Amino acid sequence: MSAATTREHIIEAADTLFYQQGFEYTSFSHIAQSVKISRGNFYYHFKTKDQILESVIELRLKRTGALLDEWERDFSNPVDRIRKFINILIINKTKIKRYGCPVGSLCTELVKLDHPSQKTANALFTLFRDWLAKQFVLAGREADANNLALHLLARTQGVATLVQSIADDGFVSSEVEQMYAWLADHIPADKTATNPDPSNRQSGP
Amino acid sequence: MSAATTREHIIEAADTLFYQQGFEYTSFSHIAQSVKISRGNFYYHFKTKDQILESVIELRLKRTGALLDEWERDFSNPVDRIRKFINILIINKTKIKRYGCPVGSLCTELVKLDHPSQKTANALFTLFRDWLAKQFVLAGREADANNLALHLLARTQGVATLVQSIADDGFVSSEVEQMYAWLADHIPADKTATNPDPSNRQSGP
DNA sequence: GACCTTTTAGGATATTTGTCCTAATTGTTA
DNA sequence: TAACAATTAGGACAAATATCCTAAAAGGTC
Repeated sequence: MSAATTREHIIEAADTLFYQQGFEYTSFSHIAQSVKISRGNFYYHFKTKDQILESVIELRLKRTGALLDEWERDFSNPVDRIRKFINILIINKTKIKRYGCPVGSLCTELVKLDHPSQKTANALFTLFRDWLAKQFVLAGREADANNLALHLLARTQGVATLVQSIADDGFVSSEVEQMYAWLADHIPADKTATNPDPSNRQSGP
Repeated sequence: MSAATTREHIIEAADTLFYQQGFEYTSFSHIAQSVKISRGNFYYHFKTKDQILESVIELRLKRTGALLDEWERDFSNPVDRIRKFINILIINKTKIKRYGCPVGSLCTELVKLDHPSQKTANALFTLFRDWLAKQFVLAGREADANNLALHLLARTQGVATLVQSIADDGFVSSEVEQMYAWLADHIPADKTATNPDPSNRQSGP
């Protein structure tokens, strides 16, 4: 197997394990076992655990960026784009319930560990915030676009946290609806979506 | 030193370390070093790490309950009580910024570790939720008191998560103000607070 | 003061961790 | 095919972990 492929497999496995078990708890052996390679081989590709984390964050940044680009292509209306963002809570409900938000839980853990990669991980949040802010600007909220973006980000984070512990599916749906309503309330009437509900786009009949 | 005292010291230190560093990362030695006792002595009081966690959660449950009781005594108006809850974000801003919400971050971690104490830890959330729901009932929102409680809990959790990573003090203040406004919007006019702002109660002139 | 229980210290143990090394095995190129 | 570089396996290593044991110290009781 080529070096690049093995490396990618390692990063992929680490990405999953870091999400499901957390960074601190996941060991070299866990990852090596998951990829089915020896620890020695593992060390050939990554000298330290922190190097894997960096690569995982890099991968997530790349994928998140691609996802946001896709949404921009799929929807011309900024309100529809924002709705698509909110809808992640519905799409990924099952995973979020088990493992939380991949961004939020990683950032929280790295802060507690006072880990050097904190800042890089925070860029995952920044990516979403800046993208959302951009959409709010397009929707005619230049003045407070950044605050609106942060507000929305915080609400999704809160829902993700609670659904892990005490809330249920009904809570998620209810909160998502409230965010849609909030969104409609905060966008000038002439900018409001005319496109169909993005939440029904991907699901077949 | 009496056994009870040493035990309490251990729980106290574990409480702090679990909050600041997380449960998984904190080791027996960390705690023993913090209390300045030997590992052997430590083992006399707690056979396993999980036992300490249980005691820590128990302590937190007790303290949280006492805090909520205190707020009920201090304020006769349910709206004032809820405002007091929201105001935790301001009071504990510095700590939350460094270590997140003690409830949320612990629950999130235990879910990832698939730890047996998950349910007990979740009771910390339930305590807040039920107390908030009770206040909403008193404020005349019998029908959806539970949903309102969850909603508010989620919003505080979201703010706590974001302020750790990318948001700033201004964001916290702004969100708190929005929660106050949301609260006023959702309570029948005749129930609205007449008491002074609880956020200014404790701070001197 | 003698006796007994409670509490503490410090070391022993097996396991796991991250890290590193060397030798074997691949794959590629001449 | 021969020679070389890239990749892999497997073990060695020190450090740290949770756990356990034993003996000393402290505390209280008669």
